[in-house]
Amino acid sequence: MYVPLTPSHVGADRPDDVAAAVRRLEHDRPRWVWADAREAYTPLVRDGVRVSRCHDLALTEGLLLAAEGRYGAARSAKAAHARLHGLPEPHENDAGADTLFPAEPLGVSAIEEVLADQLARIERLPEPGRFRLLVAAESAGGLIAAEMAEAGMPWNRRLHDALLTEKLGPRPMRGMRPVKLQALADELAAIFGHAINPDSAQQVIKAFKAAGVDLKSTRSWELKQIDHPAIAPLLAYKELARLHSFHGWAWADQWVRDGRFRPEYVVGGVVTGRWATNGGGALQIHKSMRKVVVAEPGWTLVVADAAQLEPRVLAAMAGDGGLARAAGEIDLYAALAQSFGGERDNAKIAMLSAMYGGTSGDAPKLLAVMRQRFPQAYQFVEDAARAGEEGRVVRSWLGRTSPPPSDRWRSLVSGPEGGRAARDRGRFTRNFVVQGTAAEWALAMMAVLRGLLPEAARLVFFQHDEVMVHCPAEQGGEVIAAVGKAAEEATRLLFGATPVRIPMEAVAVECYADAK
DNA sequence: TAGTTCAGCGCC
DNA sequence: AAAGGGCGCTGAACTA
Repeated sequence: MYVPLTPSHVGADRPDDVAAAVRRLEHDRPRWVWADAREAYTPLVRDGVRVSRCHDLALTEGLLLAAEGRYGAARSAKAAHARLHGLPEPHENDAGADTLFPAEPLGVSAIEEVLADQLARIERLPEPGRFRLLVAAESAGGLIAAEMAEAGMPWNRRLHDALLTEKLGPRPMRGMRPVKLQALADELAAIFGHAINPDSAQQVIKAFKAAGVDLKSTRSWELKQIDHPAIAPLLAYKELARLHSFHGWAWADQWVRDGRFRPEYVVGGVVTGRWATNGGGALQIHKSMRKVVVAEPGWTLVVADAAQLEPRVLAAMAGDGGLARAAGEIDLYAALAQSFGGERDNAKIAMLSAMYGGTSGDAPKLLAVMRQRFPQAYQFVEDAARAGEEGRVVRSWLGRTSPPPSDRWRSLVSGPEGGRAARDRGRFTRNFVVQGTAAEWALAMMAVLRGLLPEAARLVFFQHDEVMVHCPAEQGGEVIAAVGKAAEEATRLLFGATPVRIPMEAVAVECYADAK
């Protein structure tokens, strides 16, 4: 049962009454329909309302447009509505226009029209059943992102400050270098005989040149090849500078409030379906920061990640019997080792090279083994690569469609460097089918998990194939069991009966750093 | 001066 | 140990 969520439709006279009305109607577990979760659901979440499922018109429109080969069109529900009526599409992200003429939210009838259109368009796709699952999972992602933004990941600012102070020295005045960074800069100045800005690649390269060392870049792996007294302090500087600018005091001032890190997640923000963030850098938090993520007293953090998700997904998608049997084991690479001369590492290189298009080192030799031993899995990614090289689009398992080639690519590919451009796109589409399906599995898993969690437990973090739940300590075991069930159910939802297992490794810890 | 691109590096 | 693809974010460098 689809129910548009607008104040008038739920019988609320004032915006404040919406929460109560939704809470009451949620008893029948409708599928709420809204234009955009951030607009419609975030205020409800703030009022403590949770709904079990929804259909997100904007997220669905994005999936549909891509599947229909209309990649560039605007994805908002409002744009979809305008297209239905042959009207010019409103400009998205046009904040100025909204300031002059405050945007009118879509009414019930408009929501119903766009919904009906979307449901009809889904039926016209090659695999409507799978796509419906994709739409449900993506929409659930919208719910989860809104709820995680509200809950936030525990972030102990006192420990964070202590960590920064230990590594950088006390918090400096705005715009100043922390003392330990300055000391390293001074050390470099003494070695080179003049001050340089170690953040400037140009100045660093020039200084080394004067000292008789030719550098192509200041990448740390290149610096590490060189024997020179300035290398060690420069590498130390680069590492600390990144800590300071990326995860420093200013970052915490902006993103941590009330002991919670609240980044802004963007569901489906990556073309493959992975999430992105819009500020906060939640998906690039340095591992050393995990020690400041600590459960509330009496609470615990359940940290779970899907081990070897991508090769397992490939095994299931390709229907490769041999690979699927190996993917029924806890350590997939170990199970493959005997096919690769008894070397687990070789099995891993072969799988990664197949999924990502690797060609260096032993990859060609190991790929030849893979082609012979696991022909269906090999062919599956080869087909995806070929499609990309030929300028076609590819689809994930549930039907997320890759972007079409750009005009720039089309002209490039017929030029002198065309082979290179074709191969690059082939690597992208090769990876798209695997990464995209892995992202779908993760969404489905989270959607199921969300429904299994005890009342007080909160999803607080998600990073591609890893989730974190903050819950009362005594519920840790229950949440770990829920994670296991969610993983099994997600695998069944996507792939039905398959020997492939996608286990989640879950632990209950007081501190994130203790999870691995 | 303000906006855009680049180099570099973190995460998966 | 790393290879590969996907990102976001920073300060520097460049452009208008």
